[in-house]
Amino acid sequence: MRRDIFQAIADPTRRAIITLIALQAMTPNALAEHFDSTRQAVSKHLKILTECELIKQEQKGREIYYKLEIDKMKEIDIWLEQFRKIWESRFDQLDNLLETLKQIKK
Amino acid sequence: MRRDIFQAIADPTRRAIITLIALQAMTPNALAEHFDSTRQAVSKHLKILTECELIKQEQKGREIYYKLEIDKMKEIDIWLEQFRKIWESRFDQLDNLLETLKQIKK
DNA sequence: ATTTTGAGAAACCAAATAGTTGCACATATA
DNA sequence: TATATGTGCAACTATTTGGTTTCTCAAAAT
Repeated sequence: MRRDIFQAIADPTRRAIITLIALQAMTPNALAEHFDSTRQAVSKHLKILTECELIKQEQKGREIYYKLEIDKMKEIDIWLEQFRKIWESRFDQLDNLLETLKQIKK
Repeated sequence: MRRDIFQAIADPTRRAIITLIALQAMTPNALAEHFDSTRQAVSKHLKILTECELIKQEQKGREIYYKLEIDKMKEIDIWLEQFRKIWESRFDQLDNLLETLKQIKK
């Protein structure tokens, strides 16, 4: 079973969960209130997110608070880095072009 | 059928395709040589990537070159923005802490 | 002590996914 | 013209996914 961060964020419900708990740790029941599906379905998503270490549990009595492991999100950023280089260089090229046009106008 | 950029990059083969054509436009046959699966399987991935406008076709005779639409990749960056804010503020906090410790030492 | 509440696990199901093979069609090449 | 090549599409298959319902268990509340 593939279980990486890219597969984890592929599902819109899981992305919403991530956004919600980024603001504050939440219990499965509290999370489920934000969605149409059952608490068990949310629990499954939480399991997947836990398996790729995007979130961590924090037991408080019989409640379990899930919190985001923000550092794990950086992995996406790292993968994006190679493309950011490309679009930034394109931007530089555009910048140079504009600069050249300005020179010509003078 | 869900068809967004997050679902597109969930598959490791598709991520590899994206990385390959980021460097230079390629034909399905040329791409398929980099993978274990058939040309048709690669073609299916290209279809999915095309459907969410991550790549564009360029017909050259009977060959079709696929090239990356780098701007579309920025959508991931935009989504990441909200979390980048968090990890950067955490970094600032750590920075402040280190600064405070330095002051105490003096 | 009994009942309610919060949560995970198992069994099941429909739909989506990623792959295959076989086919059709257009464009080069002999 | 006949053949080879590059490609997309359709049909089929096994596996994965996302959801459900039911069950169990532990902690809180009555």
